[in-house]
Amino acid sequence: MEKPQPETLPERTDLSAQIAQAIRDAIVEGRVVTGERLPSEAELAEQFEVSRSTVREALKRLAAQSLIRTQRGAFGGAFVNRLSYEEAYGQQITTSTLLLSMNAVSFETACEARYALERACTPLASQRRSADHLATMRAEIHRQGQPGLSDESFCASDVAFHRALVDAAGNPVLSYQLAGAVEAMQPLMNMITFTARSREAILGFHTRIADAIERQEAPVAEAALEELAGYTLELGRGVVAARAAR
Amino acid sequence: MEKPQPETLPERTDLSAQIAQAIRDAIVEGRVVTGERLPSEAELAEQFEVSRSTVREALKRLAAQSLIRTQRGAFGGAFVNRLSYEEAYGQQITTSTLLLSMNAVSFETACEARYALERACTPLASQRRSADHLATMRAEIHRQGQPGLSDESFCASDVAFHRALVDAAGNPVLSYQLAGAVEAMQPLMNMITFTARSREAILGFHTRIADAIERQEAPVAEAALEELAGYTLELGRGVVAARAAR
DNA sequence: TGCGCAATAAATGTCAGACATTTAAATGTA
DNA sequence: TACATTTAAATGTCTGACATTTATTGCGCA
Repeated sequence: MEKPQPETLPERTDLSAQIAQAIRDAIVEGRVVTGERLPSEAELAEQFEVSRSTVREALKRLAAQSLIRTQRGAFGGAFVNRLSYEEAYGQQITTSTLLLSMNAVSFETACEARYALERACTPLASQRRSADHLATMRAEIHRQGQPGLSDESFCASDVAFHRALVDAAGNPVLSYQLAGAVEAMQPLMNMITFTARSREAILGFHTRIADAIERQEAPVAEAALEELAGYTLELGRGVVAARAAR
Repeated sequence: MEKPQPETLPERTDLSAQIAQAIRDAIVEGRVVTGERLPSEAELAEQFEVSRSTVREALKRLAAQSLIRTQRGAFGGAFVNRLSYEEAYGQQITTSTLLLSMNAVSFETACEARYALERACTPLASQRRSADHLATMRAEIHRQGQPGLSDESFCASDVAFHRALVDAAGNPVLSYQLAGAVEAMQPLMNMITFTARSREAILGFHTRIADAIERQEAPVAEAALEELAGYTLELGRGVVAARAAR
């Protein structure tokens, strides 16, 4: 992993990129505090000795990373953003989705990663699960049993179920990390159009997981998750094989 | 690429943000393919019926997310970037670092998340560890035993050890997810200035983990990791308590 | 006095046009 | 053919103007 050299300014890049980096450093190193206002665009332009347009482009770059938020009007300006979990989720999902869609990650690799990560929170989830999370899981299971449910809805419900499982661990950092993994994989999972038979099987796994979590039996939940992973992998391989043969 | 939708415009946001979103959607949904060139700034300005500056601000937002890369000169332009793992790591680390530094995440929460995630890859690591990964782990262990090693170097070596453990799982998606978690937590971990005594203990845990991975005994590795998590947590609590009492 | 409302000022958002710079392709020449 | 030159197309930057938003200020009026 190469990093930009601290000295000998990277003259290769745009001015706007350099300015963005300078402000980013100031934020990360705490030289400007969360909630504080940056100098106005005109002032920044003067400080960096560039035009206002260049400063604006730099600020837009920072805004794209949710580092700052801007407000119009008198006493408006660019404020250092307190990165919310919501925003972090969004970034994580965008990055993960792109990575998966652009790098030809195999279904096996993605699936393996997803279930490995998910398995990491079952012990915590078993320990801390609230009535709320259990209710969500039960509701999604019920939903998934409804006949006539579209494939899209089934997949969305699947995501919601696993999301509840992750959230049950009660650790926002874990939830944040896993949001990307689980949500980004939805398109890949949608590849597998679930037949009535496989829906039934998946429902069974979900029920076993929910039961185990409710009874706080982490190893049982992990085992069920492991089996679900294997089953999903098998389904995926079948789809890939069928496509190759076609 | 298609024209802006006339209906359901999120009129609350900037034009540049709207245009960035429109192009982002086109990329994510595959309407423009990786490596392909976007229309020139002038053409985009015409298509979206805005000025070139506005288009440029939109493009800078996308560039900040590594979605596009621009090239000057004739037949230059904005090209849809193939997001590399390196870039994704970088984004992940930036986001995670900011999230941790700005949201007053407790040491307990961060530590718990980190070790839970890491535990997720021990089974795979035990199964697939290569001689290369084992050598790296051994080398870092040896390094950590050197007397006179600075705290910073010890922490860096700690990160490298755990990184090798994660990479040993042989799943790039897992590596990507965990890079953020592990690296972003380095500042928090640095909080704990390791005494000679605790270094020795940590070295012991690392050796146990490496041994277990080498012998492909995943449960042993998990147990050691679990203990290391508990020990780190204890150290962290001690530091926090000492600070509070001061 | 106190309340509502308009004027004001400061900031971002947008536009238009110009020029500088870079770069690959086309062109011309020995 | 090989090499140098020109050219065109694109991004990068600057300037100045105007539009829009919004907190504050100050004024008029009951």
